[in-house]
Amino acid sequence: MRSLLSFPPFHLLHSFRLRRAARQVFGWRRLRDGQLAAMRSIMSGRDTLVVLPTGAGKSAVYQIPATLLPGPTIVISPLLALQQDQLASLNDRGIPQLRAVRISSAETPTQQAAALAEVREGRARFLFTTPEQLADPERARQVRELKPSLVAVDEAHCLSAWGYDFRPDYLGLGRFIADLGRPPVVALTATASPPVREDIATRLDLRRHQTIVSGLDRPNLHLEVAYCSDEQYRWRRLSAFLKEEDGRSGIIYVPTRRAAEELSDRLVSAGFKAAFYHGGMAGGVREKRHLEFSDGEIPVMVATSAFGMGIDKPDIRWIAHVALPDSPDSYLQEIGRAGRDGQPARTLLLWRMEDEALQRFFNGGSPDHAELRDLAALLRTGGPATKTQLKERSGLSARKIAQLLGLLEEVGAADTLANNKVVSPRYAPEPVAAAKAALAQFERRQAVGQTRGDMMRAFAQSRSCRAQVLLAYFGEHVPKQCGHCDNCHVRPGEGVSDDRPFTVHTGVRHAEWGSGLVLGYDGDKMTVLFDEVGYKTLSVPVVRAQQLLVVD
DNA sequence: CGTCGGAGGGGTATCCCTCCGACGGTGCTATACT
Repeated sequence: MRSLLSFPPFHLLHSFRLRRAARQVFGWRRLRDGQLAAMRSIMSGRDTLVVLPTGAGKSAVYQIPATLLPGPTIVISPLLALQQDQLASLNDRGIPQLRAVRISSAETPTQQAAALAEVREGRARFLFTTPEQLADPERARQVRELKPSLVAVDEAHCLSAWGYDFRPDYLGLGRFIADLGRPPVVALTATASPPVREDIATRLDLRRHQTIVSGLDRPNLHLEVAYCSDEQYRWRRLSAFLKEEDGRSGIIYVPTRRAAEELSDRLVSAGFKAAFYHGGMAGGVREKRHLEFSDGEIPVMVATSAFGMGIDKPDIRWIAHVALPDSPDSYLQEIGRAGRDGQPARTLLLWRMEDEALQRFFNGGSPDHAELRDLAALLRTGGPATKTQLKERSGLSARKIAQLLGLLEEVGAADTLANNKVVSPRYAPEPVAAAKAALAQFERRQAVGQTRGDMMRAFAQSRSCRAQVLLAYFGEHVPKQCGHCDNCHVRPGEGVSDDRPFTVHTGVRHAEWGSGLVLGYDGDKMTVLFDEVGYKTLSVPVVRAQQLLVVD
C-alpha cells in the first residue's frame, strides 16, 4: 500500500491527459499503442527513441505532449521543405497551442527575431530549426534562453547516415542538448536497425532512454526480388512490371543522377508517363516535380535517394529499385513509402552484383594518415582555431576538415569549445598516435557499413520469407511466414530448416568477434549482430560442428 | 570498384579494339552578384 501512496500512478494520469489533448487539439478519438507508449515516456521526462513507420502518426508523438508541457519544444529537422510542410500542417489548424515558427536560412534576420520573440512570449509553442543553425554559438544561446521543455529530433537516422561526413553539424547536437541543461529528448525515425539506434543514442547522449519500436512489418506490401545478369534483362523486367502497373503511381530508385535522367528519357520514349528527380535540379523544379507526382500528373518518378523524406502521398502503389540499396535501413525506408493508405502495393528489387561497386565507393575511402597527423599537430601548436582558420592553415577542404576533426574528437585529440573554436585537449595523444587511433575508429565504422551492405545482398539472395529476413535485421522476430513476398508464394514452406542451435534473440559469444545477438535464420544460414564487428552470416552446420558460438 | 567516353593504335573493315582517366548521393549555409 505504501508504494501506491508514495508513487501515484502517473502513467494513468498522463494517458488521460494525452488522450484528452489528442481529442481536443487534433480531434482524434484514439491513439495507437506505440504512439501512446512513446508519449507517456516523454511525459514522464525520459529520453525516448521512437521507431514508427511514416504515416503512423509519428509527428503527433512529440506534438501532443508538447501542448501539455510548460515550455516550448525545439524541433530539429533535416530538410527545409519538410519543415515547411510540418509548419503549415500545425499552423493551418489555427489553434494557439499548436502555433509553430522557424529559424533557418529561409528567414530574414527580422523574421528570425520575430520568431524568437513569439516563442519567448509564449505565443508560439514549436520552434523548428536545423542542426546547422544550432552550431552557431550565438544561435544556441538564443534558443537556450527560451528554456525549452522538450527537444524533438525528427528523422533521427540522418544523424547516423549523414553526421560523419555529409552534415557534420549533426554530431554537435549532443553538445547543444547538454548545454541546454538536458531537457527530455525524443528522437524519431521510420527505420533504424539496432546499430543505428545505438549510434543515435550515443551521439545524442540519451540517458536511460526508452526505445519504442512498432509495426515495422507492412502486410499490404508485396515484396519481390529479381537477380539480373545484365542491363537488358533488368530493362525487360522493369518495363514488364510498369506495364502491369498500368499508370498507377510509383517510384523507381536509381543510384545516380545520370541514371535518373537517362532511364526517364528511355521510359518516355517507350510510352510511359515518367519524369526524373534528383538533388542536382534547381529548387523550383524539384518542388514542381514533387507536386506533379503528388497530384498524379506524373505517375512514374525516376529518382535518386533525394526523392524521399517529405513525400506523404498515401496512394503510391509500387516502388522499384534498379540497383542494390546501400543497406536494409535505406531499403525499408524507401519501400515504406508505398501503400500508406493501407491498400495493397508492390515492391520490386532488380539487382546485379555490379551494383555493389558503387555502394563501396559511397561507403568512402580511408582518410589519409598524414593528413590526420598534421591536423592533430596543427591543433597542438596553433592554439584554439576556427574551422576556417584550420582550413587556411592546412590547405584541406572544409568537408575534409569536418570529417577529420570528427574522427580526432572521437579519439580525444580534438575538442570544440563553447565559442566553436577547436583545440587540442590537455591530455591529447601525440599526433602520430592520434592519427592511428582515428584511422582505426574510421575503419571500425566502415566495417559496420560494409556489413550492412552484406546484409542487403543477403536479403536479395535469400530464398526464405523476405519479411522474416528483412525484419530480423531490425531485431524483430516474425514467427510465421509473411505470405506477402515472392518466396512465400513460389515455395511455401521450403527453405525453412529446423536446425536452430540457439533461439532468436539469444546472446552469444564468438572467439574472435566477441558478443552478439542471434537475429534470425535463413535456410542453413544464421545472422548474428556482433557489438564490435556488425552483422555476420554464419553457416549453421559449421557453427554446430566447430562450436563457433556459445551462449553469452 | 564498374561504367562510360574519348584518345590513339592497328591496319586499311567507310572502324574495331584497348587503354586510361573521370565520375559516381544525400543539404544545410554564407556570400557575392544582378
